[in-house]
This record gives sequence, structure tokens and C-alpha cells, in this order.
Amino acid sequence: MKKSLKNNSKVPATSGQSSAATAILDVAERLAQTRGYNGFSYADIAAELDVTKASLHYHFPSKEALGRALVERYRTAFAGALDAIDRSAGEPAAMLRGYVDLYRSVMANDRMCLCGMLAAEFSTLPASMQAELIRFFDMNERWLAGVLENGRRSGAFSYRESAGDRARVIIGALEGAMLVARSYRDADRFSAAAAHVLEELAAAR
Amino acid sequence: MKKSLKNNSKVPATSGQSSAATAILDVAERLAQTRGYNGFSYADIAAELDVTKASLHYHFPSKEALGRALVERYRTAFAGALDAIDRSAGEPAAMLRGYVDLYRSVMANDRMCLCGMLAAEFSTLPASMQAELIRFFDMNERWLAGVLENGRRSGAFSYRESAGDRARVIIGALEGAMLVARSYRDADRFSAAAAHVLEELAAAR
DNA sequence: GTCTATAGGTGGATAGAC
DNA sequence: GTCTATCCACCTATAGAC
Repeated sequence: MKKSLKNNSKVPATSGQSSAATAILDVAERLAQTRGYNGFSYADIAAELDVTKASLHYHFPSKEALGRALVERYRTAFAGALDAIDRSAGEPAAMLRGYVDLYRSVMANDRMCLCGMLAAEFSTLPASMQAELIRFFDMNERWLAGVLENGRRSGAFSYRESAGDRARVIIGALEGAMLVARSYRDADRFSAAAAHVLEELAAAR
Repeated sequence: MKKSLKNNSKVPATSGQSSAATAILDVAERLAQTRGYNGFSYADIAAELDVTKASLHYHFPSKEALGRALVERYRTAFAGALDAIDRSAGEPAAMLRGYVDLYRSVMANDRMCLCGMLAAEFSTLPASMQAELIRFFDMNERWLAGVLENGRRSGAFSYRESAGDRARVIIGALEGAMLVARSYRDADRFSAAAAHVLEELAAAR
């Protein structure tokens, strides 16, 4: 039985997207995180939503448009999560734990970080997606470097290199731990690496 | 002008493979490392070698067979490189530098580690390739854990977790640093992370 | 071993009816 | 907004001549 993707809800869709577009992005996001951008097709999404491919093309005319929307939304949602950490947690150590938990929840959901996945496929992606990807990593690095600076000032963290360099090390370590852990279907592998990242920064040792 | 893939050389091909198969694997390996297993086709290889797709199927009947051969050869070559380190370098610190340099040379070649790339695509791979991939990571972990144990015994390294856990952390950090650095086309990003891995283990601090 | 030719399937994408 | 129908390019793979 066909389910309509039309936005029938009384409330406006979350962020300028119709509920149909949101439903499509939700499925596409999961597929992209588990199979990669080159690993899913319009047919896969259509089958899951029980609509036709043509209907998907109405909302996202090309796969590039879909892919761009995917990364944009992911980056925006991630930025929102970082803002939430900024507002809630006080201590740099708590903020860093919050950051690591963002990754942990992705892994717990049996997914790879969308942008880590796309980084692997980078050279095959449309330029517009490549640009979005860079924005994502730059944003992460900037935010993390800020937390690291504060932590060092307050004496909570201790590290030798620049905050920016250390931020890059942490991002790479988390993405890589996730990448490998997924081949073992073992979230604990990721958590062990995440714990290491946190402990390594602790000033008292 | 067509170049024949037939093995015309007087010397036997490197390891049970015909020189034709070797040439195919060389091209396929580079494509897999830069675009992913789902990001290249028989047509890509055929165009580069100036032969037909049918000719490739003679040497590797299916893409799965090609993919399996790819990971097998990569794992064997990597094992050989680890053996070479075992024989040449004495100090655990030197051995670890040698290990990191294996990754660095992949990155310097504008490639991603084949198995890191395939780890991203893991859920879309044939079972035979998934199994090979696990063997690769297990081998790395085992070898690295041995070096870490020796280094701790000799006083060269200092770390808190088990050697196996720390080995996993290091592998993940190197794979992830490579993954992200490739989006920036910046080998220095990788080298900075690699240097961090080495310094973090140094006992004198 | 390599070719031509082709099969059968799937990819992204569009026209036009409803 | 969603459908049916269709296009064309590309995919992996095979048959059979040379």
C-alpha cells in the first residue's frame, strides 16, 4: 500500500523542508551512513518509502541535490548539537565528553559518521558535496579547538601541540575508530578508543 | 594501440600471478584506494590498460574475485613489510616509526589505505572480501601489540591500557587521520597526527 | 589471451497523465 | 505530488570467433 509523502501535518515541517523531503532525507541519510553515497540508489529509497523513483525526483531533481541536502542537514544538526553543549555543559571536560558522545550515539545506531563515510568517497563526489564536507570538518575543528584552549587555560587539559592540531588528532582518531569498529560490528571497540582520547587529555596523571 | 597483457617476460611473475593479472591488480588497486570498490568498474581498468572488459574477465571472472585478490595481495604485501621491519629495526621505537611510515607512504602516494577504504564500504562488500578485511586488521593489531609489549618491557614506551587496546587506538587514529587528510589533499595533516601517535608513547615526558 | 558482440540488469533522469 | 512509461548510459558477465 502506497504511503503519500505529501505534507499533511498541521504543523510546518522542521526546517523549511516538506515532511516528504524530510522522510526521503531520513532514509537516504541512513543508507549513506551505512552503505556510502555510491552504495545506494533512488530505487533503494523508493522501495523503503513505497513510492516511485519519479516521485523522489520531484523533491530532489538530481542525486547531487539530494547528496548536498544530506550533508547540509547533517552539518546543521551537528552544529545545533554543539550549540547545545555550549549552553548546557560548563567544564571543558564535560563538553569534550558531550562531543565524544555525539560520535558514540552515531555508532550505537549502527552507522558511520556521514561525513567520515563521504570522506572515503571524496574524490568521487560532486564538487558541491566536497565543499560541504570541508565545512563540516572545519566547523568541528574550530569548535573543538575552542574547548581545548579553555581546558588548557583552566588546567583541566594538558597537551603539547596547538589546540588546532590537537583537535585534528582527536577528530581523526574518532572517525578512524568508528571506521574500523564498524567492520567488527563492535561498538565497544569505538568506546575504548573514545575513552583513550578523553584520558589522554586529563591534566592529572 | 593495444598493449597485450600476456606474460611475455622470461622471469616468472612475482607471486603465482601472471604479469597480466598483476597489471590488472595494480590499476584496480589504485582505483580502489582512491575511489573505493563501488567507485570503479571493469570499464575503468580496461580503458587504462587499453584492453577490453572481456579480457579482464578472463583473468578475474567476477568483480568479487578481483576484489578478493586485491585485498589478499595487499594483506600479503603488508605482512611482508612488517616482516622486513622485524628483521631490520631493533628498537621498538624504530619499529613503530617504520610502521607509521608504511601509512605515510600510502598517503604520499595520494591514496587511502585500501583496507580503510574498504572498511567504509564494508556492508556492501561480498562476504569473502569482508573476511579478508578482518584478517588484515587482526594482523595489524597482533603485530603492533607485540611491538608495544616489547617497548613497555624495555622502558621505551609508556601506556596504561593493554597492548592490544592501545594497538587498536593507534590503528584507528592512523586510518582516521588519513581519511580526513585526504579530503584536504594535505599529507601534512596526516604526518602531524602520525607524529602525535609516536610522541604519545614515548616514556620520557 | 584477447577480441567482437551481446545479454540482462540497474543507474539517474524526464515527459506527460492524473 | 505522485504516477506510468520510457530513455539512455553504464554495469557485470558470457558466448564464440580468432
